[in-house]
Amino acid sequence: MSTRITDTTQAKSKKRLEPRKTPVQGRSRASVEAILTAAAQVFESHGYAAGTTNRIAERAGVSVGTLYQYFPSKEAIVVALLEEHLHETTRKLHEWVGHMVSLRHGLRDALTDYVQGIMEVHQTRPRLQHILLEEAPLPPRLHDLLMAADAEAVRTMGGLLRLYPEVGHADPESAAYLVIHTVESLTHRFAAHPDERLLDGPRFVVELVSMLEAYLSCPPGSGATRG
Amino acid sequence: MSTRITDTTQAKSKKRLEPRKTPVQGRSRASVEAILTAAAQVFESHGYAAGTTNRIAERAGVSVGTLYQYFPSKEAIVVALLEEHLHETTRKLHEWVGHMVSLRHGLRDALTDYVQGIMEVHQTRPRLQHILLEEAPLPPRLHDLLMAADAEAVRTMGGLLRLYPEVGHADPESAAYLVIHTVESLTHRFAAHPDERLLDGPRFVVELVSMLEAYLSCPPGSGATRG
DNA sequence: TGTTAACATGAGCTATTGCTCAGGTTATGT
DNA sequence: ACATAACCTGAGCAATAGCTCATGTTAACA
Repeated sequence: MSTRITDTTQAKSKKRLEPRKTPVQGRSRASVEAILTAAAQVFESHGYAAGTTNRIAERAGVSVGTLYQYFPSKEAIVVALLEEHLHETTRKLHEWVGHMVSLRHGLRDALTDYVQGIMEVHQTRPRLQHILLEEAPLPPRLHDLLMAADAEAVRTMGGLLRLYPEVGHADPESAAYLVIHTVESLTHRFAAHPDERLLDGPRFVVELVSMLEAYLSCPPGSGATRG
Repeated sequence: MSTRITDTTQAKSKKRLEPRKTPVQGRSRASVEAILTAAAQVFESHGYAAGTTNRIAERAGVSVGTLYQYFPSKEAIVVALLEEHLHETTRKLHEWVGHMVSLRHGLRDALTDYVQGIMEVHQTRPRLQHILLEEAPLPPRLHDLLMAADAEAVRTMGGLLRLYPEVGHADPESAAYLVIHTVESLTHRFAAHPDERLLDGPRFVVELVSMLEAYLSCPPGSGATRG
């Protein structure tokens, strides 16, 4: 689900990520909650670098000390936010798969559903997602998690594609790779820069679905001529 | 050509970007050159935040003072590097268009050429490009430049698509938007994370080209069934 | 050869940031 | 009511980064 680049050079993993205290009482759980929502807002409005821990604590209405009792580093906050996002996305994907196998739509309707679902994910706080996925440095563990989620999504999509007789592709896994990442990248971009003059939201979805459908269902080489 | 997100909140544009001195002698031009290549290397290997100006100067074999005589801020270095990249990409696109209108290939061959060209661009220092385009904060002026380059690329591609009778799409501009950004995003991702187990380089190109060709040439709705 | 402008140097200033810790406040359990 | 643990506070430390400037060196030109 990301376009993040593997970092082999500055992977120092110097900071601990596990909280030094786990909240047990009500007020501390509220603090943790407040810190996370504040962090999301602060990152969204200031970017990663300018999203200082002091600012986050201030916005959350707690002191920096409190923040560092539950998040041992700034990185840990990013990790927590990203894990939330990851769970949300995975949940949506599985929910969608469930709908598809039960509803037995045609390919086009299924793809439309999928694209719209991913669009929804990307339209909520696109800048935050961009910051978390592309701008903030990630510990290797989380990076692996993201890659694993990507791979799992590809396998799931591949399995689903096999259920559609319209799909004439020899290798559903490869096709799934293209589908997953095309939808991911394009919806992300469109959510960030909706070029309304050229293409409004609904038309964008139609175009994207058309491309996917043509790719999956068109016999290869049809309509092509050689120079 | 980017997936960068518009930043409306921290756009302070506090730093000047124009050099305070323009090199006139040979040695200073060499210094500027050295600084730029050093910056590219340092960003590539340390990331944006850890790519300090002192490190860049050290790597370039000059002092920080010299660096700041020609680049008034760290941001200015990023801008210079990105402008280089932008010119390079634009040049490649126009070169490709020239080839296409003169060679009069079929659609598939033309698309293959294009995808391979963009792949080449992304395979050289993908991490640096990622840092420049996604991680480093950009001044609004350069951001507008990137968006303008994107729009121009879409127009160019749209114009070219009209020349191919195989293209059965009603609106070449919208199709061009999808083509441009699909290729951009997917090749970028593939260059960064070449998942060789699932799809090697050449096969990736074939798949991507197949998708684009199917989208552009397949009559819409063929092979699709309704719910 | 002398004068000037271009160029180079690098110690260190200023500002900022992630983070700590010594000491307070609130809840829990008996 | 008392003791203990959970929780909170915020001034400030240590580290670091971007950047400056006083001073020294090299090239251009008369």
